[in-house]
Amino acid sequence: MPNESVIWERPEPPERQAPSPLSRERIVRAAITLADADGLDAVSLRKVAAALDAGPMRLYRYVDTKDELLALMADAVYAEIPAPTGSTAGDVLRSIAHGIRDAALRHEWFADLHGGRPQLGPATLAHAEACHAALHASGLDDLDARAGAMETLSVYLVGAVRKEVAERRAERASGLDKEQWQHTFGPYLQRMLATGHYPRLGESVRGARHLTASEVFELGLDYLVEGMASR
Amino acid sequence: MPNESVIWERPEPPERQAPSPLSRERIVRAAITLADADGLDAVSLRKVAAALDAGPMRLYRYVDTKDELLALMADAVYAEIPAPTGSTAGDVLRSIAHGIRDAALRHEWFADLHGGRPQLGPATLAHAEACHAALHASGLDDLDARAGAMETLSVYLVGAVRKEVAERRAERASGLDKEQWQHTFGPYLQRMLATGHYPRLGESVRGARHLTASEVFELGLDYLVEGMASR
DNA sequence: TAGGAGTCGATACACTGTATCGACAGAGGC
DNA sequence: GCCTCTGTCGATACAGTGTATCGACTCCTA
Repeated sequence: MPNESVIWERPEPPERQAPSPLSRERIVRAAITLADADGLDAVSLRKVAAALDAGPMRLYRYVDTKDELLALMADAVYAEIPAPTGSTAGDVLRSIAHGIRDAALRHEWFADLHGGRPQLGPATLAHAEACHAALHASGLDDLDARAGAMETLSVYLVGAVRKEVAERRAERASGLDKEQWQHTFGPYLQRMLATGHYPRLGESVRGARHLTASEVFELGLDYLVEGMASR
Repeated sequence: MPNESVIWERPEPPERQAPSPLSRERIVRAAITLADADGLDAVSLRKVAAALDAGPMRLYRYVDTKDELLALMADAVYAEIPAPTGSTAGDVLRSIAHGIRDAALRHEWFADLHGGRPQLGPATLAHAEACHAALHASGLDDLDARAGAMETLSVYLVGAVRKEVAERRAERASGLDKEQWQHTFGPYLQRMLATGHYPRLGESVRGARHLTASEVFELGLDYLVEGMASR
């Protein structure tokens, strides 16, 4: 029983549909569009494929695994980052930091990928090369010092980007349900502090100037750069 | 037609089974056991419930959402961290850092949660209190300086823990498929460097002493602490 | 023109988080 | 003591996921 209908009712097969032409680049672009709009959770192979007018399995010709797609997305973010500038090593380091930060704020999902698995994509390598070159040109030519500076800065950036994005998301979420946030968590914290179990913490929350994520970003960057300089 | 079989065949209903008693603590412990063994992906409500001899929906009496369960798990990690010690502010900061690092290496999945969403659980608050108290006792009593130090350190730690765990995972993965790793990525990197497109990077990879993740951790921590001290 | 090889992607599977709602236990009125 | 009502609980079901499989189809070769 090869078919459940008679030929008169059965539609003609689609003429080997000139299929929407695919490419890794197109796929990654579609995935990034989805992620920018609705976060990394909105990136499913099915949705990406649908955005490209294709079936899910079609993507597997271009990518072996969803993780590979995510790796391509992360690499594409590195491709957006301009080469760092600056004449002193400190300026170069700050420029690197801001390049990554700006990219991550354009693509918040990047924070979820960043530092997760070691990435070796071409754009990532090119970015690393540009950083090393700029540091070299700034006079930081001891190889060990340069590597140490890059490594520690990159570690710091993983955390900084993650925290700043987390704060933005919390803010935005509380913008949507501002009422819910303010009626639940704000008072919750106040109540916890009011118990008196957290005197030093409370003192700090109430007394210290509240730092935004971007102020913390700069402050930590300053500490790091100054710490490196003091060697 | 209340039943599709006659009474003789129909099994007796289970006697309102004295159900395995549950509690948030028990649930969180089961989830942590799963996560420690097989990573965060292995934590599904079904598996946690099964480990407790219950149906999935039973957990929803104790937790509204899977995210809440993850938040409880993260808070439980903070509960394990001993209060920081040290007489100078620098020593206290290092002690805080190592406390978090050690906990994260015991529970690698913590790196995936850490810094993701702002956590306000009781153990997290208690940990923060202990940190502030220790810093206060060490003489760092300017509130703004203390808050700045805590914030920037905590940002650094998010990245440091994430990177170190990522390296461990990569190592372990390559330990299992060491052959695969060495035959794929190692040579891949060599080939990329051999193209000559990444001269400064290659110079660094070949010439600089290779730092392990834990060395990077200490180095960045030193930079940070020294940078703070130089204010 | 017939046959064989290789590609492609629809179907299917095992699994996820969680909404729904029927079945049940216990309380309260007669 | 029985019967209804009420509120709780968790099995079932749903909509979604990533991806293995394998039949159908195209295209190349003879």
